[in-house]
Amino acid sequence: MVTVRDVAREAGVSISTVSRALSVPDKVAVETRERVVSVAAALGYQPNRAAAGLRAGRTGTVGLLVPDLANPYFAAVAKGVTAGAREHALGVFVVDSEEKPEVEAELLRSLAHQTDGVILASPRALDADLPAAGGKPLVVVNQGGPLAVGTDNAGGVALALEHLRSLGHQRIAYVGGPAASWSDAQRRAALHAAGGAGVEVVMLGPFPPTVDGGAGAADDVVASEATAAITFNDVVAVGLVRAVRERGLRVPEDLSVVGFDDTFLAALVTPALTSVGADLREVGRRAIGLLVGRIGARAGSGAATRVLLPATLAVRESTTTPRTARED
Amino acid sequence: MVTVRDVAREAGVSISTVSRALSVPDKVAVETRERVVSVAAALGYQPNRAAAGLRAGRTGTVGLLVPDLANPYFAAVAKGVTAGAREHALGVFVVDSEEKPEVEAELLRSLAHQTDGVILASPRALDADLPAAGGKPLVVVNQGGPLAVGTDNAGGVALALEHLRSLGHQRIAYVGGPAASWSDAQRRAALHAAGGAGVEVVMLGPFPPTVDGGAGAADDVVASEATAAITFNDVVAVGLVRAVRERGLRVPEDLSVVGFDDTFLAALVTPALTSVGADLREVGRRAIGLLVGRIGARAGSGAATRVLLPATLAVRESTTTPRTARED
DNA sequence: CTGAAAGCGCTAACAA
DNA sequence: TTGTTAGCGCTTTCAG
Repeated sequence: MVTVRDVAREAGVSISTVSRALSVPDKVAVETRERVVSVAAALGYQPNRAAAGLRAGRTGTVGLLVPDLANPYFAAVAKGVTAGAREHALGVFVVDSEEKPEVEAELLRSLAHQTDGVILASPRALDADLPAAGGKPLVVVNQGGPLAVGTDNAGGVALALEHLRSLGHQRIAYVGGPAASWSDAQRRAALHAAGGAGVEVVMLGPFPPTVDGGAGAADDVVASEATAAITFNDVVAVGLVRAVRERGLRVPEDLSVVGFDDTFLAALVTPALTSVGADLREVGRRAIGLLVGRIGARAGSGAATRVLLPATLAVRESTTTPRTARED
Repeated sequence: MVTVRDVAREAGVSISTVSRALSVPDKVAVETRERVVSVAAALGYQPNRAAAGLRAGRTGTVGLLVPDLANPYFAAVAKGVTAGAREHALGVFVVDSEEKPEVEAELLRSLAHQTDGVILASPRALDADLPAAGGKPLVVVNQGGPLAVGTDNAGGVALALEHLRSLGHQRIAYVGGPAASWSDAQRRAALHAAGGAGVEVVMLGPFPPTVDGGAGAADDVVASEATAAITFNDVVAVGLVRAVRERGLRVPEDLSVVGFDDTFLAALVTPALTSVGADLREVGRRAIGLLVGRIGARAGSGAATRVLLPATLAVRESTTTPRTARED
């Protein structure tokens, strides 16, 4: 292993000069710096992050805690986080809580200890988590917190409603997700607020955020006499479409469906789903940005910072004019 | 921050006893050990991995390098890796090479330096990678190497062929993936070897591993007069199904389609895809197992070890008896 | 079985 | 501008 001592000897300087030349270039004479840098490169020197962190009090790594890495939603966020971290020369420790709230705080505790800060995506037990961070900066994705990144759920709901309204829909069902979901609560609130303004919104659920959950909502949706449904996510939409078709109805002719999240799934199914989404990688990148901004700042300093990313609407095949509005 | 010194003082022992009590329990008197352990717990002591690694020469972390974390295939493998690492009390540094071969070796170099070993999933430039690992244990997923974990592509091909043959198909097209793909090469070899034994196999491609790639293969598939197609992966299968239907053919009645990878996508599309798969999380878990086995062993020691996980076949709606074999 | 002491590789005062 | 030195928190000889 090549260490600062090797580089120092070869370059004819002291180890501190090597350290400075590599991490605080301004404090070293140009000539010296260039020599050190080239020697370091020639020897293939790679600084040891653990040692640097030990001394400097910063580890040069951040933690990322997700409920399920195999979920495309979190996978996309994770990709944004790793990309953002790379730009800041940070390492990323990734941990998966397997959707278990009781595991979450424990993992967070050990993660916080080994890193300069943690990004907590869609926490399942935020109250227990906050103290577990042990004073380290904590950026929360998709939920409230002093440092938070989220997508504009209210804006997304507005986009979906406006799209459906412009097609002529007047009675719209919302197929809600798990009761504990923060996003779901935000969307319900936005839908509630929008109700009456030209559309009636029928709230259904909660339903599990799965294909079966969507299928299980079909009877309620049909009974609601809505001409369009907005679902908690794309997977639920797929289940709803499937079950509704089994009842002899057509999508979108008899029922328009709008999904949420705009995962790649939305474009692949038949009919392709109109879906509300957001740039998930940007969510990850912004989370890193927030974290980097707070790392190094005095602990507890700084005001709460919340980043809200705009929602998008991808219009595909699953929405159209309601039958009642057509001339037939 | 609680350190060994705090625990030592509180427990009335020296710091070395604390260290031993926690990491080499056998070398400490039961009574002493219990006292130390309970004090450590009471104080909320968490060992500093960086410091431990610095001294011991092991970091307690492994690296995971994937081409694309947002790809469900790698997300599943990554989930298995993090789960396996947790069982061994290892941290996981995750890095995404964004499918860029030239970035891969560079990332691997820095990753290898900060970890006890690296798992390299589906390398895009393995030859450049091997030296970059710098002597650290390197487990390769889905490609050859001294330490390798993969799925049984030949077995998967055999399962698909046997399934189609039993349905009565005699002429089968393979919609191949990228020329650089190792899995694709293995499958082609297996198909080639199987050709003539009761079935004719028509090799097509290479095609990009995307929906458009699958759609672009439709004409070739139709022209091949095959009654069934096996595709490089599920996404390609979706594209193929879509394009074939646009040409007025039905799936599976006019063309049976078998996908590869058995991602969750396969069960969600219409028709649900029959697909060859494997337990991807197990791939990740086995990779960790291999790595742990090699870490601590003398560098370069030990024979090459390759783990081959069995392929599975999930039969769904996209395959059926060919028209030519039916009484019509 | 336990303690004292020597560093792992690096950075950050403090001197020069 | 550069060098010397003192550790960061921990593990691991080496004594006792």
